[in-house]
Amino acid sequence: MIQILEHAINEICLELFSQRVEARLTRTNEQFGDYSTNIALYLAGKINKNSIDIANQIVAKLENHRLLAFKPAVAGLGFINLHFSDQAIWDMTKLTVDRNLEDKSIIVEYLDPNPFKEIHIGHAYSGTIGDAIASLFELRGANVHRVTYQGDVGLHVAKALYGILLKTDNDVTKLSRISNNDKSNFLGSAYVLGSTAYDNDQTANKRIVEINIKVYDRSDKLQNQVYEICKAWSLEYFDDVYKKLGFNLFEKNYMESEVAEEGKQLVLSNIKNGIFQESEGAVIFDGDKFGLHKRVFINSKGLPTYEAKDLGNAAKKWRDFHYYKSVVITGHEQAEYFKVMLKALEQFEPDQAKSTTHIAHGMVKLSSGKMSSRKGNVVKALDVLEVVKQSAKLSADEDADDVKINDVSLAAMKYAFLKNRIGSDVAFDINESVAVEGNSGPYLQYAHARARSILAKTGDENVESLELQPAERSLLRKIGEFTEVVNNASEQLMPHLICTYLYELAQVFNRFYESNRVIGHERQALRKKLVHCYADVLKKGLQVLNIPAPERI
RNA sequence: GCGCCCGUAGCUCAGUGGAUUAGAGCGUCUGUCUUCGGAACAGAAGGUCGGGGGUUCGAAUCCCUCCGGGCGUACCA
Repeated sequence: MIQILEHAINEICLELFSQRVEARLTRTNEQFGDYSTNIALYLAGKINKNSIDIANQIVAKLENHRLLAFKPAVAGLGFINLHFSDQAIWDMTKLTVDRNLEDKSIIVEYLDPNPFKEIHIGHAYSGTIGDAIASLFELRGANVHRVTYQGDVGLHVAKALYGILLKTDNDVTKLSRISNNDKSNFLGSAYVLGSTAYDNDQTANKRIVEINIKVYDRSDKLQNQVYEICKAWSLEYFDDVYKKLGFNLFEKNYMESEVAEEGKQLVLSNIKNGIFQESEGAVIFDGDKFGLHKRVFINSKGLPTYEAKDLGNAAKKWRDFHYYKSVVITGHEQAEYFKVMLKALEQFEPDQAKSTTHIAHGMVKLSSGKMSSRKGNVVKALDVLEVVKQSAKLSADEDADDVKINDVSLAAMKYAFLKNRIGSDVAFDINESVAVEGNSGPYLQYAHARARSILAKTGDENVESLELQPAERSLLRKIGEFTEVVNNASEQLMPHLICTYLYELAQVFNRFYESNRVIGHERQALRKKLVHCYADVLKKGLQVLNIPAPERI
């Protein structure tokens, strides 16, 4: 509908002023109309004429367009405002999201935990936005593959193994005495032990480097046993965390150990042609040539670094999915690294590199009470969820069961992550996030449940006239924005746009509801239809964000 | 030093070329209501949009410069 009108305006501009333009109709303040365009102001500069005259000429041509019940109007310096008919406003609620990615294969990689280490609050953040971005692609018809990439080889593993071997006195059987609940804590503390020793103790440092070599070549039987047992613990623990956080399942878990060798070979085979160079015993990519940094791809011990492994990972993903687009979501500390890696990839696999997008997000900063992050203190995702749950219990009804508490807690946490634009750091304040008022996940859940309960009071009814009163029209106008918002959010990969919209929508509804009776009013049938549209949009919106939207709370 | 990101109300953030008056939540203050689930609604106070310069009919938004913060800057991921 909007595109038709934009096209019509473009045609008019071509006819009247011989100017090829791309007019954009944007939502405007309700006092001015439904949509507006600044095309006349733009043209005024181009053809040196008065913008109001231009606007008037365009409007004269546009006036009889079949979609408009009211006259388009010229306002201010030459804005053209369009007022739609009630029918057009109703029609807008039936629009569907552009499925312009129909059947396209899109691979989304996020969360990327490291076996032998904990899943901390930053992983929960990455997981939440990754899951939402994947859902946005799905809504547009894409064939989405959610994957995660796990660092099961490398120095951090060696550090953890050093700690484990020390804690168990090199006795594998001692591992079997550790209870299920203690496993992740045990691994976490072993890693801290190894990591500290690596930095402060030269003997330990040498030993860890040796362990790392054996992680790759698997030449040590005892070490292999410990590795397999503890890696399996880690993977079980990860699955448990994903489930508790309500994430969609990963279709595939890529392992660094599976791609390390291929990555290394890719680098080695591209030395002769000059893409990679040997330098000080290592193999590097000279990013300086492209305004980036030099980075080591194979270290002087002959082991592939994260860089080389990621090249192998890219190759494997390409083979597995022949993706149309590959999206990788990580913290922004890897932004520069990613540019170098992609530039290197572009030298020998330009198609892969060009269809890969890196999204960099900020860090999570906890800012209240006991959970505030201290230096070197890893804040575990499940611990945060637990605190949120305790807090949610306090503000819930006495009869609220665990399922409801869980739904509310997940909504609180995920919404707090999603409502900000991706990129800068996120201040996560537990008290604020679990607050039942204001711009929060629970507020939206409540708004949804409340609307459903209104609808449940009476049966279905036929609506005789769709003519709208002003307050009804305002509400329906807002409901009709949904599709547009989702299109924008998915094109720009910005889930926060949906959060902002849903919150505004709920506010508009609450204002309407405060002064307009639904049940028992003479316009009950029509108003119930409005409530129904509203509740459906809230539900769809929350679903895209992977936030539960229960019928009752 | 160089590169990337950021700086908007006391706090946390939207707004990234357009609308007389820059928006929202929290917090503070004042109201509404014998509730269609009040987790609501109405209102007030609170801003040199980090500073300065430029481009434009129009700048929080684009460009330059300075200040402040974060991240990165070869064998971690």
